[in-house]
Amino acid sequence: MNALKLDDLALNALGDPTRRSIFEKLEKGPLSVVHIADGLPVTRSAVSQHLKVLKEARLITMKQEGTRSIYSINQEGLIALRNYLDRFWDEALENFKQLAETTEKQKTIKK
Amino acid sequence: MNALKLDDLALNALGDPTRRSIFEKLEKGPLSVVHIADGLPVTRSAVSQHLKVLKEARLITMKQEGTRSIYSINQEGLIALRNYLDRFWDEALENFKQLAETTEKQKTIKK
DNA sequence: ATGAATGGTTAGTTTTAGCTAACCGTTAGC
DNA sequence: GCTAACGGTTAGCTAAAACTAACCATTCAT
Repeated sequence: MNALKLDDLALNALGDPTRRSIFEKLEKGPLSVVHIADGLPVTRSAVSQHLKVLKEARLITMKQEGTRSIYSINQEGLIALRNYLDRFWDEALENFKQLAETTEKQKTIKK
Repeated sequence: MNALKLDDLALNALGDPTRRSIFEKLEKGPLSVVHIADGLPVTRSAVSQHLKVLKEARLITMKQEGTRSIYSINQEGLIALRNYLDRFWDEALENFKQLAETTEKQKTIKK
């Protein structure tokens, strides 16, 4: 049913600087919405919308505590991102090797 | 001199779906601009602009081969991204543990 | 020397997405 | 009951970013 892949959602979510700020605020531990919005240069409404995007990307979770909504970092989105990055690792290393060889070759050629 | 951090640039770069498509095309190996643009639903001009953003984020490198520009995946941006994600790993695991405990507790309570 | 291939840049348009303001529902405390 | 605190949603505006079209420079082949 979910047409979009999790890594797409996660990268899209962390592509926005305000959402990164929110996500990074949760680095130290769970927070309520008012605490998240505190200090940020946008309204609480904007924060709510960002939280929705982060939640759909499985980068955060929410648990209700009375009238408070407590948000925490979720490993599911993090795992998706890590797996995504790992796809490119071998290729990047190979390119690095080739670059090193080329540089070395040129160094030898240069009179 | 560089005011923006590398992980900010990288996350911003991969936040766009077209740039992700381009980046993923390089997964299998280096490509010239025309080969990258081939099959993509945008003009070569747009591709050029996206390549610039990816290059500035150190996610790709370029080497000139005559009239061709050959682009490859660069480990530098990947490392920056991996380090960024690692910051949140401990916190995410802790939240996961707490969630597991809470769920377990509620399971016991439920008559 | 001429033409074709490659690709970077810029101006200007269009689309997207982040934002505010206003509103509404729920819960907690008095 | 009433009120305050908390937070999710929607409509509409705005600013950012993606895109196209046009142009230019360079390299290679004939």
